[in-house]
Amino acid sequence: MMKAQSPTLNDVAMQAGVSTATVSRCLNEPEKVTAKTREKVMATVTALGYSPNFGARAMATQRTNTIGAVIPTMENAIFARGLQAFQEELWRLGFNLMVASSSYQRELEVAQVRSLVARGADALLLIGHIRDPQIYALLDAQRIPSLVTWTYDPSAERPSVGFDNRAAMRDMARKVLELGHRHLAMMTAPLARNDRAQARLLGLKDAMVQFGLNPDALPIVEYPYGIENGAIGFAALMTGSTKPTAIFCGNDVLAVGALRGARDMGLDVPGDVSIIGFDDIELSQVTYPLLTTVHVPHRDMGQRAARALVQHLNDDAPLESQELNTELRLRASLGPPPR
Amino acid sequence: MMKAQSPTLNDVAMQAGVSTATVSRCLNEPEKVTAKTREKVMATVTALGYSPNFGARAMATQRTNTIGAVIPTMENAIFARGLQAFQEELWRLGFNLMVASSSYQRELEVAQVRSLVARGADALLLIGHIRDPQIYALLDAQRIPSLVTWTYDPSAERPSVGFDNRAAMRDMARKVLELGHRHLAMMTAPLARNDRAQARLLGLKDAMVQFGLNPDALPIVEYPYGIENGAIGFAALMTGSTKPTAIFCGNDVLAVGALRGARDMGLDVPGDVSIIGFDDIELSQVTYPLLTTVHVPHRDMGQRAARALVQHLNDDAPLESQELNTELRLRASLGPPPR
DNA sequence: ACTGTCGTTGTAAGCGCTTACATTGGCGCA
DNA sequence: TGCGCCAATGTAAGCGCTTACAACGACAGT
Repeated sequence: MMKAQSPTLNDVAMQAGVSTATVSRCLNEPEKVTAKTREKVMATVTALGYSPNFGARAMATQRTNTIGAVIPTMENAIFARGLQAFQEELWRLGFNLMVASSSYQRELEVAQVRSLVARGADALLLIGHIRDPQIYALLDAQRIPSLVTWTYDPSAERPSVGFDNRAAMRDMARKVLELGHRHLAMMTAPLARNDRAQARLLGLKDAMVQFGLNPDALPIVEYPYGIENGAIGFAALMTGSTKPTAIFCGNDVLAVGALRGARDMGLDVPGDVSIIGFDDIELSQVTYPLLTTVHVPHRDMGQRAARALVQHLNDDAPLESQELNTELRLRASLGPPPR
Repeated sequence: MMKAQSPTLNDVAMQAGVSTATVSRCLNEPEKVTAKTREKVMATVTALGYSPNFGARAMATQRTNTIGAVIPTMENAIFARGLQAFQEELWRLGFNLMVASSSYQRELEVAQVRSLVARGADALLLIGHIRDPQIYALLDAQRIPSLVTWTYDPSAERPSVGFDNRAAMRDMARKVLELGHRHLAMMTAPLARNDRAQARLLGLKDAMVQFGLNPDALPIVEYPYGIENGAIGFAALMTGSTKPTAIFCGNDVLAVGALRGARDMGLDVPGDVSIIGFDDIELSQVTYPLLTTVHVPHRDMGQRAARALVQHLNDDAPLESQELNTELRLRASLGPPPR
C-alpha cells in the first residue's frame, strides 16, 4: 500500500484537462482565466483536496509571506499586546508571523535574526534601535527590510514606528515638578542596550534641568522586569539619607512593585511618596491607589508596523518613520509632596 | 549595474572547486567530508557570505523546521508565558515558531490552522480539545502532527500535554468546602467551546456533590477575560438574594477584578466573602489580599510540548499525552465563611 | 476573404537544494 | 604486483511551482 502523496499542481491539471500554468493562474490570478475553465479547475482542486506545496511556492516566488519579529520576551505584557496587534493585522493582510525572543541578550538577538532570515522571513520587526551592527549588515546583505518599533527616533538611520520615550517622560516629569516635588528618584529596567529605558531616563533629567535641579544627583536603581523587583527597588530607594518624594518607574510592572513595597513599609501613596509608572497596562488601573502612568498606544503601534511592512513588501512603498502620541494618565498614585 | 544576487550553493561549489553535493554535505553532514575539503568549503562559504535559500531547502527536504501555534490571544498572560517557554525550547532544538491567534472564534481557528499549514508548519500546537472537526480532518489529510495543551484528557483521541482542570478545581473546591462554605458561586470565562473553563466548572460541581450540595443551584456568571469584567461579575453575583460566601473564578484576571469589585462595594475579603482564582499569574501574588489560586506549570508545559513535538518530527517518537501537576496556593483571599 | 489584434491557454525553463547512485582513487592484503 | 573494498566525491535527477514566451483561435476592420 503506497503512502498517499498529497496531490500536486500537476495532478490537478491532468484531472481537469488543462495545463499546470492554467491551474496556477486560477489560484493566483483568477481574473486571467475564463470563468468556465476556472470553475472546472476549482472543482477539481476541491475534489482532490489540493493545497499548494509551500516549499515549491517559496522557491518559485522567493517569498514566504511570513514576517519575523524579535522581541525581548512575550511574558512582558506590553510586548505581548503590541505583538498580538501586529499578528492580527498581518493576518488580515495575508501574512504570517514568526516570533523569536532575545531575552535582552545581544548575541541571542543576532542568532535569532539569523534564524528567522534562514527560515525565510520576508521582513523583520525589531524593538528599539540599539543592537549588534552585524544584524543590520546581515539584513542589508540579504535585502531583508526591517522596522524598528517601541520607539520613535527621526535621527536614527533606520525607520521606526513608535513614540518618543524621552519626550513622554519629560512631560510627565514636568507635571510632577509642577506639583512641587524636588526630591526625585528613578527605578528603571537595566539601561545597558535598552534605548527606551535610556530615553526615559534622559527625559526625566531634561525636566530636572528645566526646573533648575541637578540631574546628576538623581538616585537611580536598575532592576529587571518583575513586580517583586519593584518592591525591592522601592525599599532600596527609600533607605537613602534624603528620601525621594516621587519615584519614577521605567515601566508599570516595577511601579506596581513599588506600590506594594510602599504598603510593606507602611508608607502612604501618595501621602508619603508619589509613584509614577510607564506603559499603562491594564494592571495599573486596578492597583490601589490607581497608578499614574504614561499611556502608550501599543496596539496601534503593532497595527501600523504591520501595515507599513506589508505595504513595503507588496507595493514597494518606502518604509517611513511614524510617530505616535503618548498620553499622561494622572491617577491617584501621584499627589503633592508631603510638607 | 546588476542587482547583486545572493550566492547559491553552485557559486560556492565552483569557487571552492568541488561539487554542489560536497558543499551541501559540508553544511548538513560535515562528518561525511574530509577535514581538508570541509575547511576549504567553509572558507568560501564565509568569503561569499553564502546562506542557503530557504525555499529550495524546504522543497528538497519537505521540511521547514517551523512549528505553528494557534492560541486564543497572546494578551492573556497565561498563554504568553506558556508560548514563551515553548518558543525558547523550540529555539534550543533548532526550530522556529509561527504564531496565530483565534480570538476564541471557531471559524477563525480553522482559517489560522489552514494558513499555518499552507505556510509550511511542520507541526502544530493547539489549545484545548474542542474545535471544528475540519481542523483535524485537514491535519490528518496533510499528515501534520499536532499536540493539544493547556489541558490533559487521557480520554480524548488526540494526545495532550497539560493538567487536569477538573481535578484541580475539585481539589480547590474541597478545601473551600472543608472551611465551612456552603454558599458558592462561579464566575467563569465564556463556557462555549472552552473545554478548560467547562472542566473547571465541572470540578467545582463534583466537590459540591461530594459535600451534599445541589450543583444545579450554583450561581454562574460568564464574563470574558478582563479585570474590569471581574469587578462587574462580582457585583452581579453579590446582588442576588442569597449572597455567596465564596466565589470561584475561572482565572486569576477575573479574580483580581472580583477583588477590586469587593473593595468598590466596601466588602472585606475574606471577612465578608472569599475569592478564589486559577492560574497563579504573577499578579495574584501582589494583590491585596493575596489571591488564593491554583498554580499551573505553564512554562514547564510549553517546554514539554516543544520537546514532544520535535522528538516526534525528528525521531518519529510517538506523541504521548503527559499529565502535569497543579498545586493549590492558599493565600489570604480565602478564609472561613462569615458567621 | 484576409490580416492584425487580443484574450486565453499551453510549453517548458528555471528556482536552489538534497540525495540516490555512479565514479574515483587510496589502501590493505594476498 | 594485482585485486577488492571502502571512504570521499561527483553526477544528475528530481522536488512542485511560477511565468516568460509561444501558440492558438476568435473576432473586427478593411
